[in-house]
Amino acid sequence: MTESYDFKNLEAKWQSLWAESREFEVTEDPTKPELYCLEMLPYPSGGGIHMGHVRNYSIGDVVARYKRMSGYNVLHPIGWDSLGMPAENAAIQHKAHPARWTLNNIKKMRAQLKRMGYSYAWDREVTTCLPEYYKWNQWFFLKMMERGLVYRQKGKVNWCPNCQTVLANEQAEGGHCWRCETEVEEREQEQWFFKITAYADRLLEDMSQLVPNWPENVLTMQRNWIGKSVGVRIGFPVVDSNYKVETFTTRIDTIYGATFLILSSEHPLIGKLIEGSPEKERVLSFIERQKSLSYKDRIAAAACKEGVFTGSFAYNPFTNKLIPIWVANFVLIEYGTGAVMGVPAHDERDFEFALQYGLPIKVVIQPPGEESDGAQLDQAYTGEGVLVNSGEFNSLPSPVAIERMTEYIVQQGIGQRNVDYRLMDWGISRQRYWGTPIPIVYCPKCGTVPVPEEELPVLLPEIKEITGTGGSPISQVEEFVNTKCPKCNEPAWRETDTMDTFVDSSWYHLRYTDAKIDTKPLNPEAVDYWMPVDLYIGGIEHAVMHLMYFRFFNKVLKDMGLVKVDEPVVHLLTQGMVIKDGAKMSKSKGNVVEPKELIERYGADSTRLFCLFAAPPEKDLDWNDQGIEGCYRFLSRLWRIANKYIPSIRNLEELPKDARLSAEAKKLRVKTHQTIKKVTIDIEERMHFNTALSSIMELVNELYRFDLAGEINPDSLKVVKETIQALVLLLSPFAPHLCEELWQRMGNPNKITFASWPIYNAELATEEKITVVVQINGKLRSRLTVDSQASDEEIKREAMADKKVLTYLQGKKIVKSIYVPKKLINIVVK
RNA sequence: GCGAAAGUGGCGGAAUUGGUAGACGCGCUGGAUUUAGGAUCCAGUGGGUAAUUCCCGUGGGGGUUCGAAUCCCCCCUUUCGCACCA
Repeated sequence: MTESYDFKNLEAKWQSLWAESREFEVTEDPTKPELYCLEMLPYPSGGGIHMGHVRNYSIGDVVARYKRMSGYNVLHPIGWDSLGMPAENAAIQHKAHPARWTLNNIKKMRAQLKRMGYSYAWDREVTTCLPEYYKWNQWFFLKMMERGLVYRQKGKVNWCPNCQTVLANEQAEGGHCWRCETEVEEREQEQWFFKITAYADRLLEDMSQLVPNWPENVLTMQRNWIGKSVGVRIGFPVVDSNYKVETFTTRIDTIYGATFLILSSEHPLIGKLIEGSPEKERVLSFIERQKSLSYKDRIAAAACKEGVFTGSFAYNPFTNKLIPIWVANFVLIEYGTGAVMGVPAHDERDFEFALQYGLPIKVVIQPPGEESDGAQLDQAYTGEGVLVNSGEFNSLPSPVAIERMTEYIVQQGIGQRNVDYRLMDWGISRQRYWGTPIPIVYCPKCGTVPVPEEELPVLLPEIKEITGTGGSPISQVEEFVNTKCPKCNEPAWRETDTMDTFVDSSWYHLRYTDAKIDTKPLNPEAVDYWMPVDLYIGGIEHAVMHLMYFRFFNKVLKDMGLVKVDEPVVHLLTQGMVIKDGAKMSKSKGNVVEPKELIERYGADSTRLFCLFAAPPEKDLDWNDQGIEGCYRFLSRLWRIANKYIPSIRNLEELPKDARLSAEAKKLRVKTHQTIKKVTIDIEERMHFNTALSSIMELVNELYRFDLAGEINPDSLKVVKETIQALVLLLSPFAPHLCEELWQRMGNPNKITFASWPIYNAELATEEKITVVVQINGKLRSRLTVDSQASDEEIKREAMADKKVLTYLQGKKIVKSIYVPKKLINIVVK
């Protein structure tokens, strides 16, 4: 009777041994190649770790363990992104103390991660909600301020007039307050900003360093997010006034086709334009309607283009003709100048708008080799072409016209060259409790005064009750608000906004390199040793915002001399979502799978395995409950056959490379070496763990087939040993507990953590026979089994002599044949 | 709406560079073992067909090619992001 696979005891045993030996702690060792494997740190929510975490961290752990076995000094840290709204919401909803709630969750989740057997350097844990961490957020804020990268300006917030408080977008979904259903208003409020736009060009240009190690789709999204556009600013003089409507365009070559102007509903000029106009009331009510929508809803509503005429006209500075000025919902104040010239013939949105309101459409660009006019246009032509109806610029191709017209504008002083970005500065102010206090004091005499460095941290005050109403919670704590001006020592008050939590996650990876240093935020030697991060793994949902802020911080820190690298991350892996029954797991849908239950039932190794086996990392993972059972079965299968052979193979010597073997044993040996090759490539080059695992499964199946043949002689047993050894080593990054146990039972005195990754022998991985397929007119008609050493001529000769092939060739004429060496022959016949 | 992806058997997926579609796993079917059930081991399993036969087949439609899941065009569906969720 063989011993059953008792994952519970086995996993507990190895977890405590790893903890005891501080197995995964590392020091900066200049004699070893270093590798920094980083996963996005979790938010310690009340629900504990979820499948998304398990997937993320299982992927990272495979890489960390694999690299350790490949001789790298591996930094693999974890921490807690522990400031943020959920803690505050818990406090509002069930009066949980945010600090206690958060620290409890951390405790729970730490135990869960340990129970998964992840190989973290636990001595480097970072907890962002502790003053020892957020103190340095404040320090960075001050340093950025010194560098002119911080400013205060009015910014929009969602405001609930009933709760008298600012709402997050998710609390204002559908335009109603999450607590009281009151309609949400948009309000302007003074906010702190980081000047990320000052780095727009560098963020854009340095992306070239990220190719090809960042996914192309992430780079594209970032590029589009920055949205650099090169064009001109040009003013349209308003009739009977001194005002000009400033517009920005990248397609100045289309200006002769500008038959109207469109302003955003928040454009400052509107008031003046409609003064005394019969359209005034209609415009005002349109603006009111726009105001009542949140930013997100407004964007959604802009799908249906809507607008009103202001009653005013402007001159088109090129045609000198009068064109009407409109206000419309699809022009945003945030972008460009908040006003655009409407060129319906050559812009889709303008075209749609013009059709809807019967505005003139004038063709000024002709597609190469085509003629078109407004009458027969059924859609806008947005490409480049040759100019027509454009006065002295006629017959110029677009790019030339753009340059000439730009020169003309500059000469005439009616506009300038301009580069515009879609990227906006990073608003970091939050009117919330559970965040980093912004280190600023307002003094009636001295104005806005930064808190001196020596006075950091500005501690988040204790607070009795968070109500979620009445403005920023810490503004109600008098002892906090009332202070003395650091400059003149007179009474002053503190800033009560806290920071966006994206600040915390912008530099935590640097803190991991020395999480204990308390005299400064970072230890330069440690940073230089470990940075850049070699592999960063996290959800695709962070493709733009987090990863943009993360890159921005790195660049600022580089300019401060704190980091040497241009880019923080060499290789990025974005994992897909964990889906069940076709939908994202969520409590409201009731399709949540709890990792806790899986671990209890199947163990950590099986749980890890399924997450890695079910899909490649970048794709969404569709959860199904039976899948994990298959992984559990597979581990049990390996457990049984390994234990069956271990007593008879543990003391065997290594099998020489050129040993003469039976056909069966040879087959197993070839498969073993092929598997080592395949798994190594899959991890190292493709990070496709699902196919790595499937080939490991194939090798186990092969071993069972061999076992069934019942061949027992010393050399065959040595092959079995080679196979089992390879299996245990190859699988150990995926299922570390089971493999540690088998490794030990095979008589290895040291843990598998630092065992050497197996190396395949190319000669032994080569099969003796290969299959070449024969196609007739692209259809598969026959397969040839030939010696792998056979020459191309031999293979071709054999194909032409093949019985099945001959029947297809009868009465036909061979037109040509295509030969793909050692793979395929396609004979084209007529 | 804008930006970015994905779609292959009953299911998750494989096919790495345009060259054997469906590896591996789940499920299902049959067999062995067992007092029985479970577990285990072996075999089969895209659809159609009497067939190891031929035909069809990678969301739908069109195209390029000797050859397309893979490249191009159009359409449909799903997912992610859109700046205060993290």
